[in-house]
Amino acid sequence: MNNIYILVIDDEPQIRKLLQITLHSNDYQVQEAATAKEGLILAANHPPDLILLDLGLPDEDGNSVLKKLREWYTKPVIIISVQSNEENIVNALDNGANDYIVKPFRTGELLARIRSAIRLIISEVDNPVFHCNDLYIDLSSRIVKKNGDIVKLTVTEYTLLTLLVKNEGKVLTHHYLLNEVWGPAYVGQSQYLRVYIAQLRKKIEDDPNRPAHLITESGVGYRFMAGE
Amino acid sequence: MNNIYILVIDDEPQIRKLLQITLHSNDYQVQEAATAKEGLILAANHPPDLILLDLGLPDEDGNSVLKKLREWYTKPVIIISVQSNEENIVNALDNGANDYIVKPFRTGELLARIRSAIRLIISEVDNPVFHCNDLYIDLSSRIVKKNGDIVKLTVTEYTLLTLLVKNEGKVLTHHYLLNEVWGPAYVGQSQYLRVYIAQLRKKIEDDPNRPAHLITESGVGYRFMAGE
DNA sequence: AGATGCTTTAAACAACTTTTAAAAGACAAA
DNA sequence: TTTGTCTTTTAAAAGTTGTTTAAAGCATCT
Repeated sequence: MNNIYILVIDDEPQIRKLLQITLHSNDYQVQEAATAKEGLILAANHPPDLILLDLGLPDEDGNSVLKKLREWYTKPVIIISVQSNEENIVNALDNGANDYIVKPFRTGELLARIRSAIRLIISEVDNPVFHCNDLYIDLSSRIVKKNGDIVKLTVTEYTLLTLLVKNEGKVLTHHYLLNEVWGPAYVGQSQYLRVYIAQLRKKIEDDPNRPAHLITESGVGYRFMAGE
Repeated sequence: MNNIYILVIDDEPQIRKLLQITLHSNDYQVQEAATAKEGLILAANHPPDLILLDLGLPDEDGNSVLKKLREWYTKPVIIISVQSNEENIVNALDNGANDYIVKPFRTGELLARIRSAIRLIISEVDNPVFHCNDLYIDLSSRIVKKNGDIVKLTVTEYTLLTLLVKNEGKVLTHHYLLNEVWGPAYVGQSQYLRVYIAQLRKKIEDDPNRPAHLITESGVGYRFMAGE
């Protein structure tokens, strides 16, 4: 599950069913709306990462829905419509649609166009920030803070720490860590790990002698714990 | 003239002519390339705001051209191709294309899709003024003040500073900065960066020896910090 | 041509990071 | 308790990257 949430606004139950199944099996979270009204409410309540909008809704013109969405909604909107005439396509795109797909559509192409649209906002979608009591790690800005103060880490220290944090709670073996951080040629050199774990503890642990986050699993590897 | 520059890479002279006339009459600046090689060189020399790329070039596979472009080029690429089978479309989109239009295309739709793609890069320029304790930067009128006094910056210095300021807090890698400021041919030349960072520090830091804004991330790049 | 301002190149030095080695601590098994 | 294994910590050497300065190279304007 990649945590990307797509809202489908379409009045045809078969299309909704098809999209629901297709999108869900591609690890998107999906919500459905059968009318413009319902769609606008759902979008406002829990803004999706992408909207698939049918232009032929029973209660309101699709371009009008699009304009209302664009008053506040900035993420991608892909139009799905039976209308294939140029005027409709140009109108929808100029009203703020990111793409326009004609029904019946090929699901592979639809999925590819969704991926393409999502690439645009990917930095906002997975804003990978880790937070616990005393530690704050922003993976996209490359910032590590301890009790509010920025901690300076070298490239190796940062790589090692983020690997452990991304697998919070799991034990990562010496073998795995050495391979990921230093490369396959170093998988016997556990002393590198020990030196760097010691350095990290000095920088991010309140009491480096009794580490709360960077836990040793003797004979196996290390584990990152968020703490209570 | 809206100053938006589009590069057309297509081997068919009639298509190039058609695009040239259509785009030019819609106030875009246009440059043409008939081969992949020529296109890649033109793109690198003067990065366009958008690229229209034909997949059926005589000297190189279109997807290969696309991949090479995407190693450094971040603005929209729209594919124009006679191939309408799903596999081609999915491949191109997954290789980083923003849109895929099948030949023969309707010019009105093409223009609308170009406008839609360009909206993506226009919206990035919406934060025209940056302000903190001692620094004032007006990105739209190109004015930088330090403690109220206007600082004179050269074009390169200004480009570098604004890039960093627009991404305040984030680490920008050497690779990224060199590519954006000097172009893809310079991505190994870190000494340029060092010289220019030193110059900027002399101009905007209170104490250039202990920089408060332009922070070095050793082995990675530089970061602009607003300060408290 | 000369003056001016900006960019590029080169080089010396400084700062920082990684590697290596070694001493000492912790812990479990005999 | 002793022994051996694994771990922690420190610190110096080796290596890498960053800073700064200044001069050479370019382009532009007068």
